[in-house]
Amino acid sequence: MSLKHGLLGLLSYGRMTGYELDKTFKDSLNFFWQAQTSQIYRELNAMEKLGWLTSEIVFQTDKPNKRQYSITDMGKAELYKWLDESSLDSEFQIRSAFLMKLFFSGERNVDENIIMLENYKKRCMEAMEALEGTDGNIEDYRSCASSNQQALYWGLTAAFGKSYFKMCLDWADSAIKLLEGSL
Amino acid sequence: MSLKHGLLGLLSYGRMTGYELDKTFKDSLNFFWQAQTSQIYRELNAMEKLGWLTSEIVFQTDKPNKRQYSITDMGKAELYKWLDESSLDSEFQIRSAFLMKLFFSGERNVDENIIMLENYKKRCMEAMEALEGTDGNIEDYRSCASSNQQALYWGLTAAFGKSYFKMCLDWADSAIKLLEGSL
DNA sequence: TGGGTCATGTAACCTGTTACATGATTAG
DNA sequence: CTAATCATGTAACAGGTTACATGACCCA
Repeated sequence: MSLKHGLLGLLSYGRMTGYELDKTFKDSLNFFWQAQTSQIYRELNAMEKLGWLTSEIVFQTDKPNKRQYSITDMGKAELYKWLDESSLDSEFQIRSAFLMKLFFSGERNVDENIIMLENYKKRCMEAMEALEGTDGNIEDYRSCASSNQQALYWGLTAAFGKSYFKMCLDWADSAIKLLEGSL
Repeated sequence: MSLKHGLLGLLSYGRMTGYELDKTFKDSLNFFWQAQTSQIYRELNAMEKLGWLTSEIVFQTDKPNKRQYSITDMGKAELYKWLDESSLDSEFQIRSAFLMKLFFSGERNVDENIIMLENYKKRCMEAMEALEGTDGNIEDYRSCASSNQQALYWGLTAAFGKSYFKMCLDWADSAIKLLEGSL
């Protein structure tokens, strides 16, 4: 149940609308968790029913009205409970459709598999660049005195991402060499 | 839709029962894809309805009867179609509840976070050992002449796993150092 | 006048998780 | 006698994906 907790976490920094949460989510948490806009609205609804959030409508004249969510004490308690829980196995597991495909690629000819790995490298490089693009955001955020601590942990997750994609690139290089050698 | 394709892939090596698929899955694909036993039985059912598999009951006297699944031509076509499809974004993405927790750990005190990271390291080491345990399986498999190709790709995924957990350990070490420095 | 941003959702469907149920045989 | 292995599932629920729907305002 991490999407709910991710949203709670963001709302613990301050009240936001679904639209703002969606954007913030995609700007910061997206590389390690993905959520559809529609899913975010659904979860906000569910969490309000659980009493973790309250909402009120903000009227605007130049733009559409919006619904602003605030975390409740119950919501904060739930967030801290989740943070303190010792993690489950499932929180450490990888799921990779790419590796699944590779696993069964013995049937295909080696050239195609090399192309697939080249494509994989390209994606990893793009992901790495996207992560480097958020470095600026983290720095801006850090300069806010109250957010110094948060920025530290944000930075740690970004560092993870960079090491991860670097590792993927190195692995793909050695995999390509191995396959080329098997020709 | 990777579980279906993973099962198709295993069945392309030969007919198997749900029980055998479950075990084979957990011995080989498990580090990059997890599936509950109940889910495997459900998917087998669904795939038979789709015409990708057929099944027949094998009667046994000393053990319970069992239902053996075979891949059909339609199933093979579906498997190859999936292998040839250029991969979607979703096949490259990470999802990590652990990183989500870390992201929001600025609220907690640093000691607790260091403990969390130590625990993370322990899990990574266990996962790495589990992967090294499958090396033997891969070798046994490779010696089967017809499986030489498959073993190569299985080996590549295992190599990914080892690099991954190694990277996680190194990252966690540097994260711990950073946090200790911030005390 | 066409595309981007702001803004919020519903419905249907697919996939994954958890809990439960059953029962025979075999090895220690 | 007790635990493991063999063997197959159902039901309910939670979470994720895809497609669709609406409409105003602003900038080029």
